Amino acid sequence: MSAVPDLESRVVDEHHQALKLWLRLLACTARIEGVIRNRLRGEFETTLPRFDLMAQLERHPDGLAMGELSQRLMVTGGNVTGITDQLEAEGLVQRLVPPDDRRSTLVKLTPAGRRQFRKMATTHEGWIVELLDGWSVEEKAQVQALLGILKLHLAQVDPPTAPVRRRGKRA
Amino acid sequence: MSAVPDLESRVVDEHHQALKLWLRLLACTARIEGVIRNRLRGEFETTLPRFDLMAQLERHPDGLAMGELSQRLMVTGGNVTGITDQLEAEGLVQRLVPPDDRRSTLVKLTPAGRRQFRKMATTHEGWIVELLDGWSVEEKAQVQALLGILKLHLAQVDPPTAPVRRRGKRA
DNA sequence: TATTGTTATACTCTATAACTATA
DNA sequence: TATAGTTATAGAGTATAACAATA
Repeated sequence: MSAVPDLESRVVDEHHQALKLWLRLLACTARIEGVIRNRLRGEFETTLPRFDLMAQLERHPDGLAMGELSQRLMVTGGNVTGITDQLEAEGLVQRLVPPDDRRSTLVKLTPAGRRQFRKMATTHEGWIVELLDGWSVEEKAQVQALLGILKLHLAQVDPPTAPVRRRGKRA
Repeated sequence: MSAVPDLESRVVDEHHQALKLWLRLLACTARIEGVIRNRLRGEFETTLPRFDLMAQLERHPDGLAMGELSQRLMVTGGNVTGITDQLEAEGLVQRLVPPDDRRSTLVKLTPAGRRQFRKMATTHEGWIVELLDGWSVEEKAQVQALLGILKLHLAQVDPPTAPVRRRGKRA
């Protein structure tokens, strides 16, 4: 047997390894995400995008502009408007117009929103601890490091971009 | 300082570790999934659920019943009907009624569907290899093993279930 | 003219529940 | 009465593009 078939079969095996790894990675992540979505819905009547938006605001107590939220959440402006509308109607966030640029809108958590988010965040963290408890502290650190490597690679392969805002009136 | 504050801060740190790990895991997976979705759409005008359904059929050349597809894909029957309708209209799958139970419907790939799926699967596998190329063969094996541990844990925590089919006429 | 945010629309994916046909 | 699949409906989440107000 020449080296060529070995080389080829090694390549095939490595492809197979990558695919199997991806399927397992996706399955584990999707399971955890599903549990989180269900529990957020069942216990707080909220959704992951709403939670994520509030999490951004909690990290920026002075408020964020709609456009900044759009970029950080990696979704288009229309979506941010919709989610913000819901949260505002429930009194969890407020919109403010900065005097220096009246085109803009700052979104902030209300005191009630902050209280609500902190309650949810604590519970949420408990869920994550529970769901990742299959890993020891050392294993968690290993995975964190390995994912760090992957993250760097992914940034090169196909840089993450929020959906692009087309402007102007051209077709 | 007593041992209690140390214990508490260790617990807090470990919670923080789990949360950071989850955020990174989610970010990496979501990025890869997003790339795959975009490319499936751009190059094959298809979607992940459609791809997944065809993948199931490719593994079961004799066909699968709608209910089996529903279980394997972890979605409700109505969804499977909808996706199958699309694929059937495009000539990629066919429905067959088994003579022994005419309530049932077997879904199979057509020859054209099989050709199309194989083309997509090869390209798809290449994308996965590319996206996971940040990891060496050894690192991939490590992650695979670590995810295996997590998978076992998750099965205990909150067993995965396909959406339950409610039957009968009770409210 | 450019930018910010909003609105209107459409599409995919999902679940629920009533319904039809068969068993 | 139970089961398999379909249909109808609803709702989340997303993107696109036209639009108004402001710069």
